Parts: sequence; C-alpha cells; structure tokens
Amino acid sequence: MTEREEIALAASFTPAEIEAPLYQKWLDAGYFAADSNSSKPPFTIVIPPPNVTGSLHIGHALDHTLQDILIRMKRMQGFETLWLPGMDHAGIATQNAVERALATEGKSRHDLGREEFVKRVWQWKAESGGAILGQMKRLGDSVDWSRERFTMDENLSYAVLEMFKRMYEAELIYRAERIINWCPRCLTALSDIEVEHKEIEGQFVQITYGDEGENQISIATTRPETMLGDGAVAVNPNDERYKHMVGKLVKLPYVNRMIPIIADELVDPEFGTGAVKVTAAHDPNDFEMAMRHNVPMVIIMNEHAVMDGTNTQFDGMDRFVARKAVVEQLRADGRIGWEKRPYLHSVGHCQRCETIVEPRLSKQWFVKVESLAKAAGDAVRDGRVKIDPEELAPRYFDWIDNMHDWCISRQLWWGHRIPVFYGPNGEVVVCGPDEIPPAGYVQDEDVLDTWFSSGLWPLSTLGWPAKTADFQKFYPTSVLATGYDILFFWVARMMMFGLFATDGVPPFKTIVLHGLVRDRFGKKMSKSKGNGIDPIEFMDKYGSDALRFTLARGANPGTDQALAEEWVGGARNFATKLWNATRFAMMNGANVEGALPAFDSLNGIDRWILTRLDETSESVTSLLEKYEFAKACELIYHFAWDDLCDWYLELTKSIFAAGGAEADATKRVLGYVLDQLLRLMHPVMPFISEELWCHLTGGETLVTANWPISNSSLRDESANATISEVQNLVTEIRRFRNDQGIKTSARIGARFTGLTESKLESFEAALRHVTRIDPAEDNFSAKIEVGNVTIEFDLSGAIDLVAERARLTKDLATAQKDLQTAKVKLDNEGFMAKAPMDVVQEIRQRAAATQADIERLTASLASLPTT
RNA sequence: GGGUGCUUAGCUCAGCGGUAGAGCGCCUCGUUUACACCGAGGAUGUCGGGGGUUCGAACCCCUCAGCGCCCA
Repeated sequence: MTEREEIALAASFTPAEIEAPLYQKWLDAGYFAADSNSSKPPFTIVIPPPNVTGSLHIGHALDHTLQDILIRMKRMQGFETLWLPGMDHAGIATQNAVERALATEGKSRHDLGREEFVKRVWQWKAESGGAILGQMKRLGDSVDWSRERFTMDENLSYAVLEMFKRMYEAELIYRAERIINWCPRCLTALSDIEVEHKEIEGQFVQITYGDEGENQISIATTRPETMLGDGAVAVNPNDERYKHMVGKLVKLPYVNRMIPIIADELVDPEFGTGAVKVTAAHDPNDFEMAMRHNVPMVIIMNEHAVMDGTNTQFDGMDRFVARKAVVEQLRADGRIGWEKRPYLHSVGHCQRCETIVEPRLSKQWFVKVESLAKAAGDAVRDGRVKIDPEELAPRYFDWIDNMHDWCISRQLWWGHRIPVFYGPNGEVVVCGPDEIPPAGYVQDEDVLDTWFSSGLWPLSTLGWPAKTADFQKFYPTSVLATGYDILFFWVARMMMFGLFATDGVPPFKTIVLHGLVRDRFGKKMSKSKGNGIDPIEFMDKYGSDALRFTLARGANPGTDQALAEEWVGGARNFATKLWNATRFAMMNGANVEGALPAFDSLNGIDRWILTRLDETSESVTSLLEKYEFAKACELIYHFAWDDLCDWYLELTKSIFAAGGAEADATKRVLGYVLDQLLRLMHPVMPFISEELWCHLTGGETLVTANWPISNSSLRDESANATISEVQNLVTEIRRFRNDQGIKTSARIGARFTGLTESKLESFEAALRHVTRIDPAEDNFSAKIEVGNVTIEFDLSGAIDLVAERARLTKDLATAQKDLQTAKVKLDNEGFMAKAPMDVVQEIRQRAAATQADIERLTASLASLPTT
C-alpha cells in the first residue's frame, strides 16, 4: 500500500461515520477547555441554559449553531474562548414531570413529603434529565464540558442566596399582598412572563345591581361569577349619566352587601355600560382602583379556583361552573340586560399547562424592578451593550421600561427555597449563604422563580460572588445569542442582576438576536398543526453539518427563517460536493508542502482563484463578525461550488494533464486554496471540514488552526476580469454546442482567432479542454464571435441553421433592448445634466458594447446560408 | 385598542436610488474516470394596488389593501 492510498478518502461521504469519532477526538484532546490563566484575549459566551426537562428542538439547533460559529471562529482567531454549557432546573416543568411519574405509582408529592420529593427530583434528573446535552454533542457544540453548570449546583445556589440577601438589604426585595397570576392547576404564583395572553370566545353580559325602588346600576362584565366578590362599582367622574349616583350605595345581589359607587378616571365611559364592577381580589386593574379608593378586597375562591366563602349557593362550584350558574340565576331574577356571546377577548393562560390564570390576591415576595430596569435600559441606551440587529432594540426598551414588579415566590418544592425565616412573633430574618437562622425560626415554604437563578447565569457560572480566576478572565461575557422571542426572559433579568451585582458591569457586550425557525411555508411550528421539525431526524438523515449549514444560511439578522427537508438535503449535497472536490484535488496532487510559489510567477487561473479566495475570506470574516451568518454562508457556498468546483477545477484539468512545473505550481495553489477554504468553513461545518483538512494537510486539527487572514499580495483584481472573459467564451461555446444539438461528450474541431489580441492566448488549452474542442484548420461551417475572439467550427457541414438563426435572433433582440434602455438615458437631457459622471460613462460604454454586438449579430445572421 | 414589521420568479428569501438576484422547484440534453447527493444549457417577475419626490424608484414619501408579530 502506498502512502497516498493510505490517506485516500473514501469514495463517498457518510456523515454518520465521521461525526461521532471526530467529536470524541476533540473532547479527548481538550480543545474546548478554556484556560483562565491564558494571556490571550477572552471571548466568552454562556449558553442560554435549556431546561433540564427539555430536548433539543430546532430552535436550539439554530441558536447553538450560531454560537458555535462565533466561538469556533474566535478560537481560530487566537482568542481564549469559553463557551459555557449547562441547564436550568425549570421549577414548574420539572416538578410536574416528577409528579406525573409519582402519579403512576398512585402517589402525590405530599405522600412523600418535601425532603423525599426533592430527592426524587434529583434522582429523576440523574436518570432522565439533560437529554439535550447528548444532543448538543451530536450538533458539534464546542462547549467546555469541564465547566458545565446547573442552576441547582451548590455554587450557583450560593450565588442565589447571596443575591437575595444583597437585594433584600438594598430594599429591592419585599414581601407584599398583591394581585398575582395564580395557576389553579400548578397551584403556584406565576410572573407576568409566564402568562400567555390568548384570544378566546367568552361572553360579555350586562347585570343590574340593586333592588327595585332602591339605587340601581348596570355594569357589564366578562366574568359574572366574580360579582360575588365585588367591593364597589366604578364610573367615570365626568359621566353625566352617573354623576348623581357617585357616593351612593347599591346592594350586591345574593351576597346582599351594600357597595359604594365610586368615581375613577380610568373608567372608560364608552365601554360596556360605562359602569364597571370592582373585584379587587380577582383582577389586577380593579386592585389598583381599590387601592386608590379604599375598596375592600374579598377573596371568593380557594387555591383550586373553586368558589369559596361567599356564603351563597355558588360555593363549591368551579369558577366556570359558577359563571354559568350565576348568569342563570341573574337571568331568572331579571337582572341580565343584554348578553354578547361569543365575545372575543384576551385571557391569560399558564404557559406551562395552559390553564386559565386566576388573578388572585396573595402575599408573595417581589423584586422591585424600577431602578434595576432603568439601569438595564440605560446600559443599552448609552451603548455599553449593543443589541444586534439594532432594529430590535425598541422591543427591549418597550419591555424593560414598562416592567412590573417581579413576583419571585413559587409555591413549589423544587427550586431554591426562599432564604427568609420567620420568628415566633412575626420577626423576619433573611439569611445569606453562610448564615444560620436563629433557633425556632421557620423558613418560608416557597421557592424562588427559576428565572431568579437563571438570571444570575453569567455571574454564577463563572464563580460569582467569589472573585474566581474564571470570573476575572471571562466576565463580562462577549455575546449573548438568543431568539428575539425570549429577549425578555433571559436578557432583561441577566442585565438587571449583572449590573446590580457588579456595580454596573453589564453581563455581556452584545446581544445577538435571531428569529424563529418556521416550517417550509413560513408558518409557525406547533403541535396542533403537526408541522414541527425534529433536528435529530435531520442530523440522522443528512448529517449535522448539513443541518448547521442550512440553519446558518437562513439566519438573516433578527428575522425568522423557513426550513424544509429539501433545504437540508441541499446542504448535504454541498458537503458531498466538497468531499468529492477534495478527493479529486488530492488525486491530482494538491498539497500544502513548502511555500506558495511567487504570486507573479503563477498563471492567470491560479492568480484568479487566489484572488477570489482572498476576497471571500475577507468578506466572510467581516460578515461573521457582524453576525451576518446567512450572507457569510452564501459567499462560502458560491466560492466553493461555483468558483472552485465549476471553474477552477475544470480549468486546471488541462494543466494537470500537461504536467511539468506549471502543474506543480497549480498543485500547490490548489492545496492552499482548499486548506484555506476548509478553515473558513469549519465554524459552520466543523465535521466534514476537519475530516477533509486532516486528510489534505496531515495536520492534527482545524479546531485550533489559524483563521485565514486576508493578504493583499495574493490578490490581482485584473485576474477576475480576465477569467470573466474566459468564462464568457466558454459559456457562449457551450450554448452554441447545445443549440446545435452537439452532445457534451462529443469532440468537435474549431479554430480560435483573436485570443492573442485579447491577451487570452495562455488559456487556449484550458478553453479547448473544458469545451471539448480539437484543433482544426479548415472545413468551417459555422462561427461565433465573443468580443474580439472568433471561434470557427468544423461541423462537417452539418449545421442546424434553424437553431443557429434562432439563437442569433434571440441575442440580437436582447442586445437591441439593452441598447434601447441605454439610449433612453443618454437622450434624456436631465440624465446627462444631473447624473454622476461615472454613471453616464458606464451607460455610454454599455451602449457602445451593445451597438457592437448588434452589428456583429446582424452580420452573422446575414451570412447564414438561406435554406 | 396601542405599537411594529412584512407583501420581489411556482415555494422560501436576499437586494433597499442607477440594465431584477439566490437556493429549491421546473424544461431540454447528458454516464466527458471528482461528484447523477452530478454536469451543461434554458424558461420564469409591469418587485401588492394607487399617487408623489427624482434625470432615474423594488429601493425615499403619502395612501389603500392583505398578512404577521409584540404589548394591552
């Protein structure tokens, strides 16, 4: 076996065979591990932690692909890169998962007790949590696994306690009785962002309060059952209809409570009857109004949203059952005016379980966000943090500048238990991480919102509050990449915490926002539509590189992308193309040994491909640094497929066939171009690029190889123009052959004239090779002219005159149309007077060239024998 | 209801003041020893409608229509 055979590539490319071994190789070599003692400049990304319950969906695949592209490029550019992986503990979701498992054993968490239950959750995590981590390896994520973190880790929990304590002392955390979003199924409070508003068909009914002969007033509501908890009726102070009633009392049916009619500016006189019920304990707006007017707050439901404590016949009914029952009773009593049904309105649902949220008055812990949110907004406003694309910044401001206080209590067992202890006489003590509560004090039963710990992610994963080497080297992080749809979830909280904890150092320098992955028709993926896409399936079928390339190629800044299986198939085809191109190049002796021959000594084809390579690498680098993933991929794709495969490899075949010194130089150039191209591709398609590069160069790895640097001494812009002429010649010859019905494989004879005058004589061999034209000296029966070059064909007299006339006629028509558009401009006085010189010049040249074409084509047509 | 975006080739999208582009799809031809997961050639758009600014508009402004998203 010769040496070359040993390193020869397999005849076909099978992603599944190379991917897993290569990832293992990278892990074994420790390429992804960051060194906090390094003198290289840092480049850090912390992964937006996925849920421990989750698995890799297509959105993660996109998010991770983009982050990996940045990290891999920066690593190759010589940065000390850290991409830190991990997961969050997903309080509600995880607790739900374990409770479901328990239910199959016929148990509830209460049967186990808190301590035992939490143990079971940890057990669950060890056995079935974190499926996504293995899938990240499939994708090729170059994360530093030695730094993997989990929000419930000891160190991260320490950070949570520390943060809570600091914020409490800064009076940024408080406990209060407020209206919160309550999920009657999960039995916990939710923050605003865990509530999803959806339009549903409900009802809108007019109800009369007060008995005949006494004060009466009609209100309108979508939630009739809550009337049992009304504390007042409100009208607009300027509403003439009700002015006389303000201050009077009206009797609330069934509960027979006398409630006042109050006046409040916020009541819209145009809406409904102009009078609204005020149910302070079950509606956020009503609560605000009640605070202003001292209206009593009456809770009328228990934690399951079952009517309770109203002392009416409705007690014990579920809220929706009660809604019907109340309306029926009211109707029977003649208290219903108009009824609108169905009535479309927006209602809050639990993001986790889709249950309709019940606004509920209860005592909870809150983060006071005003100053924190202001700081988080300012960091972007004053440019310390960049949002990319910047068009999405208003979205961020819109949210953060209008943020409500954040309810952080969750009535769950899985999570960080609130570090607050209550004394026997109602004393409140908050314990930091190393503190012990006084004897006899009882800890708050609730845990903190998961976002409280994941908001600390950029801090806690790097060791904060300790001043660790990691923290000093890698904080603040460089980029946070995430979908714009969860801008509020991560970014806002991380910004607030990061700025607060570090006295004003934002947790990242740039926020890179990408869009959603949608189905092939641009429709949002959803379970009900069944149009979801499984990234694992695509990786199995087409390889990880193909999926990554497809996603990156679709990633225009901040915009959604459509994805279809065929697109991924196309990317796989691209990978195969490269595989074959590299195989072919190596078969022809492409190599990376020794210095590149002097640029000026190279032939035009070599100078051209080097020029194109340099242009491509310069653009790709600057595009990736601007997070223009789609455009960078587009350039790589076209350079590789069009310039390299379709033209360079074809044009050099005759050089390789001839052999000699010129072939040796070209072999070296080809090796260089492939070497550099594979480097450029590596961030996007890490597996196949690594496999090919190692074969081609015998090098150890691309992961830590140097990133291509643009080199103007390897550039000759005039080579582009020259090759463009060559390409034009080739295309015209092929078109002629095609029109004449000459098979691609058939060799025909022809004579070229004018190549020397056009300085294209050195390309004759290549031209003849790619167009399959042998030398001929006579018997010419047809000719074509391209610029100053004439090609006369020996077709043994057999020329398809009809086809030839059709071809020339079509070309003539195109040329005449082009000339016409140019002439219109040149005849336009306004254009000549006002258009810039270079534009006028360009149009003039265009007109002259088309004029020449027309003359040539007309002559050719005239010279065709008539049939 | 308040914001905000989109409407370009059959589909998905680039382009955002100087002769309309890409990928996929489509049509014709083709086993020429890298590649049929391929090659060569080809067809396809009054750039949503209307108005305006400009020498010139897919691109800027106004307006209408249809979709979408965020917030309430």
